[in-house]
Amino acid sequence: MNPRKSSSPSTVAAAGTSPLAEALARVGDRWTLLLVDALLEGPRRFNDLEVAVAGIAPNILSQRLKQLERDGIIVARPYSRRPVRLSYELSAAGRELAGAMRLLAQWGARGTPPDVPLNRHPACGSAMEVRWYCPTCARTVDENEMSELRFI
Amino acid sequence: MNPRKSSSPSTVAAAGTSPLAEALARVGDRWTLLLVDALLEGPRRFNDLEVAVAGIAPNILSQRLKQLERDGIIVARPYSRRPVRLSYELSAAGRELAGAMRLLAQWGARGTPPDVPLNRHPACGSAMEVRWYCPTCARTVDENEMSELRFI
DNA sequence: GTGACTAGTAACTTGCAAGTTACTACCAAC
DNA sequence: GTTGGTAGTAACTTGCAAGTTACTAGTCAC
Repeated sequence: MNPRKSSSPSTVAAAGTSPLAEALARVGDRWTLLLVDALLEGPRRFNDLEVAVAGIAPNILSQRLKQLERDGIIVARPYSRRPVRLSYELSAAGRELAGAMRLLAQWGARGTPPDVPLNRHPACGSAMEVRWYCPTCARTVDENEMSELRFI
Repeated sequence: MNPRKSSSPSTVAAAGTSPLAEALARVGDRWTLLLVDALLEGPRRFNDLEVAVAGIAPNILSQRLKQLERDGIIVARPYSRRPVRLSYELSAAGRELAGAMRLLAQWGARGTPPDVPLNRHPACGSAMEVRWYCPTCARTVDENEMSELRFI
């Protein structure tokens, strides 16, 4: 006798709830971020993406590309008309995802054998890391400095 | 007659492929990041989480918590034995996800009314961004500086 | 005109993640 | 001893995201 009020039927974990939920609703599925990751390296054609994102089905790829375009995350530009052929690249909004993806990838690589593609500083060769940066103060900001006012 | 060699059956977009895919395999589902987000605010009990992550079913919550614990992302510590009652909190690995989630949330909030929690620099109040940082040179490194040798 | 290549689209199917609902176990208070 | 709260577990169901497979459309090369 504790029937636990059922959450509003089919409340998608999405809109309105929080910015995070919002973001996840847009790019939180199985393929989207991998796709964006592949596009980070530059414009790609359909077949390139089929290869770069190993395992994705062509209909799903097509679907995702359309959806990403609707969401303004990528732009499709024709590299040939007559047969219309599109090449896909990130929009500014898409490129803004790069930071989050870098952090996520860095987290995913954490603790694993270090032969993952570390990002090295061309000038000196050492492995780089990701830091918060304040454009106004023109300096990096470390976690403890931030944690003081986590909320509000 | 172009039967397009079928990708290896049920290749999960996961392990090995890339650090990003790795990360997504761990936390890339519908609920996990929302859960981690809720735990960012401190230890939480089962019911707290049921409320904080609106819409999650109790069995799913239970499942995710177990899985996150197996993955070392959270730790469950008893706050009462006899009835064993657990409270869940992030491990170090879990806390390392915070950065990525903040950025993701920031991205999700992009373009929407600015009353969303941007990550601000406590000292000066301006919104922060993420940059590559070279620990050896002790400075940030911008994209164009890196792009020269994007591909080896 | 036929074969090959690229870039998709579309029908049909399937598995599993998630939702729903109900139940238990343990304790405390009254 | 019954009511109620907390913390789950479990059976059963369902929808949809994704997989599979096959097809088309347009062009080029020969």
